[in-house]
Amino acid sequence: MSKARPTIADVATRAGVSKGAVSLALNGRPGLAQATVERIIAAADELRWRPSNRARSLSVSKAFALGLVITRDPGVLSSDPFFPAFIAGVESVLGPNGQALVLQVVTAGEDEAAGYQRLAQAGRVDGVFLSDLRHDDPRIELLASLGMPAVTLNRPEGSSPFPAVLLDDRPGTVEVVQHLLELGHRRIAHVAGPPAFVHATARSEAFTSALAEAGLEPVGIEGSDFTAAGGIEATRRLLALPEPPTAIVYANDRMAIAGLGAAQRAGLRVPDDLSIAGFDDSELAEFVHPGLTTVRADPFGFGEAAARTLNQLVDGDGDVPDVELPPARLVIRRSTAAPASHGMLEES
Amino acid sequence: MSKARPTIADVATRAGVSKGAVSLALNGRPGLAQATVERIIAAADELRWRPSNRARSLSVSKAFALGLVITRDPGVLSSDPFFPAFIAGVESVLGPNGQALVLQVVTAGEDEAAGYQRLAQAGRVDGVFLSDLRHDDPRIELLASLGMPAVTLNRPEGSSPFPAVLLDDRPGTVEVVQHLLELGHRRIAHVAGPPAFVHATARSEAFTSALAEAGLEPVGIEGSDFTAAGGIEATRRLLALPEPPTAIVYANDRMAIAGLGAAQRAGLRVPDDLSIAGFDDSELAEFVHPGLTTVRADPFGFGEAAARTLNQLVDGDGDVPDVELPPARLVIRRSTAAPASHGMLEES
DNA sequence: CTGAGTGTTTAAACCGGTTTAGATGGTCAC
DNA sequence: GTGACCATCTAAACCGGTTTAAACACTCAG
Repeated sequence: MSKARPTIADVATRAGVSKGAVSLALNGRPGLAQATVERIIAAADELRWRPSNRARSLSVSKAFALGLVITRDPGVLSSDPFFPAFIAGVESVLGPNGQALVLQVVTAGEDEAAGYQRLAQAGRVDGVFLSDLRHDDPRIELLASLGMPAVTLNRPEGSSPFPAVLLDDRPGTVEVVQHLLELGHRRIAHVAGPPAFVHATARSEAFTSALAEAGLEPVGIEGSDFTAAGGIEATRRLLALPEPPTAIVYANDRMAIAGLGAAQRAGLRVPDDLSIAGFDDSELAEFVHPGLTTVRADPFGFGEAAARTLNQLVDGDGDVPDVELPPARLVIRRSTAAPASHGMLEES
Repeated sequence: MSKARPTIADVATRAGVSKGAVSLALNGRPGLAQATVERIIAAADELRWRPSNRARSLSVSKAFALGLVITRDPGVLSSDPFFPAFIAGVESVLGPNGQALVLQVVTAGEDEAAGYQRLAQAGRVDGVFLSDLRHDDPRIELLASLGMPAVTLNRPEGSSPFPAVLLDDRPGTVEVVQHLLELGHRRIAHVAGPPAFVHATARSEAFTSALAEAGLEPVGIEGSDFTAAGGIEATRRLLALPEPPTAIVYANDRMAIAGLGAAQRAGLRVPDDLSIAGFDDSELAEFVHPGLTTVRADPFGFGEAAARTLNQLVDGDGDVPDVELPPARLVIRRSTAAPASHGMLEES
């Protein structure tokens, strides 16, 4: 009796009205006398009644939940600073709204389409966030054909039926290059993320064109995979060049911090012998030695904006415009400095 | 027509049977002729019908989802290596099972009880994972009173109605201390996590008692907060002691890596002047310089085991026993070594 | 006094599944 | 021919909400 959760019928009985009246009252719909509404609300309070999300979902055909599919293998995922903060941002919007966030981690290499289909077909979510966009991303087509609303994190190339939330990586990357140029560096290399990802190539293209603007060519561009292990490998290759770089720009902090370790292990002093810059401004960036010059984005704000935008879309508020967030900005710390004198001499 | 998702009624019509028959067939229940079952399955395949999770949830009173409430502020959360891997482990069990993981991030300091209540009252999940256990954790009582099944990550003190999944932190911590003792260290300090957490005190108690076993006292035990910034602070205080430690054992890798940076910034060489050990074996631990001696747990396996256990409980398989995972083990890298000679001399 | 209009409330259908009592048809023994 | 029994299948109730057409009560104009 007191054990089972109360239903709307219990509330109706207690208030001496019909189920329908309770529904109207609790949803603030018009058509009920003020006194009745108050009586119903009082009854609901006394019974501590919360509407069952299951029943609501079924009758209004909404899940009251949004989905995030993360397509990464656990190792790669494990220390990505982006997602936890992004998720926290999403939650800050969903929580107060009575919505939930459904997470799905599909192991890289598996059939990721299945992950989205599971969420869509089962009707578990009303919309999904599309992160880590790839070139010609097949998921856009897939979601469109499933009729599942989505928001893309950054803009995909080609046409997309979905609104995008934009956080431009390029200005920050350009700032890094300019910062290094101002310090006097001329031999600068880049460790990029997997070229399949739009944000990886955006960063490396911004890097290359910023250098080109100064009439320079990269000493090297190493393709890597955003992992620490990959960062080490790429760094070793760059340092083994006949004319090694005096500065390396990494596409994320994990690779940069690992690269920092690799350089130090190789006996180089950072920043004296080698300047290093990252991307993300992850928590450790500030605290490693030397503090990492990097580019700071706002993943929490990104999550908030994405959640708000996706909700607009789901609620069918007509055309939902893209949202542009303030771009990521350079944060200068101790890992970058003027190149050592022999580097300077070469220039003069 | 072709737009709306097919329902069980569409399948029934197509197969020329009743809704009930379709339900029986698709759930492998007995009572249907083999030929009929095949006809129904064929019809379902042709229509690409997947049962609506919403309808199923309502009629069988199950959410087919498990919940994880993370009670941390975004900053602290953002680079914790535990959760992403743990979540991936959970997903590896839930995904193939057609279940979903519902995430809820409640900002530290807010009313976390509300987070659990939202999940429970709305019937969004069938059970929850209870992580970051605290001493006299109020959530146990709360969940018990809500009638919500739960699994605790590690064993709470006091009695708990819920099964626990255990991954003992202590043997690894003891191993770290023994390793340092064998290297010849006698002045060893500890940077602990917030004493409110069971796992934080478990680690610091294991540390203290391992030292005591060797007849030693800690040089210092600094309470900290698991963050990099906190690690820096604690390290500074330890290094400022009149008799500073020759080795510091940190309760997690983030503090350890930050401490490493702080020591280097202070002009100390690691491991020559100071040995440093962490806990977690996060991705970067291997790649910072010098590589961090730490303790490796298996958060992915932890997630798997927790999900399996919680599912058993939810399915009502009687008494669900606790599950004990292999304890976290020491991983020796370059950040620990014999103390420099003056430290040795003092001893001899 | 009738009818229209307004405000309030209810009964019942509906969402899409699962579950169960009972209908149906066939076989077999007596 | 009758009843028992089995295998197969269906109709209908049910889960707990939302939504809508219709019922009801009351006031007011004509």
